[in-house]
Amino acid sequence: MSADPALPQCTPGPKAPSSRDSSPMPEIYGPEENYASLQMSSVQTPHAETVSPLPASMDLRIQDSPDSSTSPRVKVPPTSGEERTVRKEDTAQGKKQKIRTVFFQAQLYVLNGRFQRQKYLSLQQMQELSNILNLSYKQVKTWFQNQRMKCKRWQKNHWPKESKSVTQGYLRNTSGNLPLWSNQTWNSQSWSNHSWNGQSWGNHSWASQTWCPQAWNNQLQNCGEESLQPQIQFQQNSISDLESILATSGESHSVIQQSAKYFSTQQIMDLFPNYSVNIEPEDV
DNA sequence: CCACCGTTGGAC
DNA sequence: GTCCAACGGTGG
Repeated sequence: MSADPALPQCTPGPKAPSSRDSSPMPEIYGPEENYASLQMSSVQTPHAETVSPLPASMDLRIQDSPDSSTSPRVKVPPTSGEERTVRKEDTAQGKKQKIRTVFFQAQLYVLNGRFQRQKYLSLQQMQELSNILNLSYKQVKTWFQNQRMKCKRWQKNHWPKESKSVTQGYLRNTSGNLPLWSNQTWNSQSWSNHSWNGQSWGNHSWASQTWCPQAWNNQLQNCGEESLQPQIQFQQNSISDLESILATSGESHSVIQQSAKYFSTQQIMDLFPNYSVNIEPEDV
């Protein structure tokens, strides 16, 4: 039962980005030229420690190849799709340059949306998502990881110890995408799971839902946190919206088209399996 | 190989 | 000072 009392929305939100938004549109990414080129170099190590600035605009890569997933620590170049990539040239000491990528709001929106539905994505799903968002698999993976941690943390702070048996409220898993085997009782640290080599979703039980059931149902209220600010008002419409987002965020045409392509087709269903949205495969 | 988790370091 | 993507280490 239960829908739960007042489940908080995972949102600490001490700081709201408010009027910042992502702004501008980076005129990045080159046309297919780069695309192709980069595609070729799939996994290339940024030996660029001293390499030229290689504008972030240069890398438009679609990380659909398992390479990234297969590769251990793929020093994947920042890839594209981000608002800005900061490349700090580090000395040739062998120190890695830390690159901080700021995702587009649109990207965050999609990521958050997905996260709300699924805490864990399969390798393939991640790849698909990364494709659409024009991020690397690694980035998507990292984002999800960070998000999980964030939520977990938030939850820890806001949830007493009752979580001992939070069997979670249920979202609406109408589709079979969400692991319904959630029988595990979350024990404060039971999230563990392992080996799901792209297929064994086994334990990700709570993967589909956990703390912010209701809030999530609400749509993308803000479990994911900030990214789902009120700025983006379109709650749920059709693909057009998604498209818009991406466009607004400053995605390149190719990307938009790509996204549109994906979103407009069944892919969207694939990507947003349980989206309560009325997605009609016709709007394009 | 993966996820988890603490840390780092850049952006705000 | 905070936020957060990305790193690095650890354990399975």
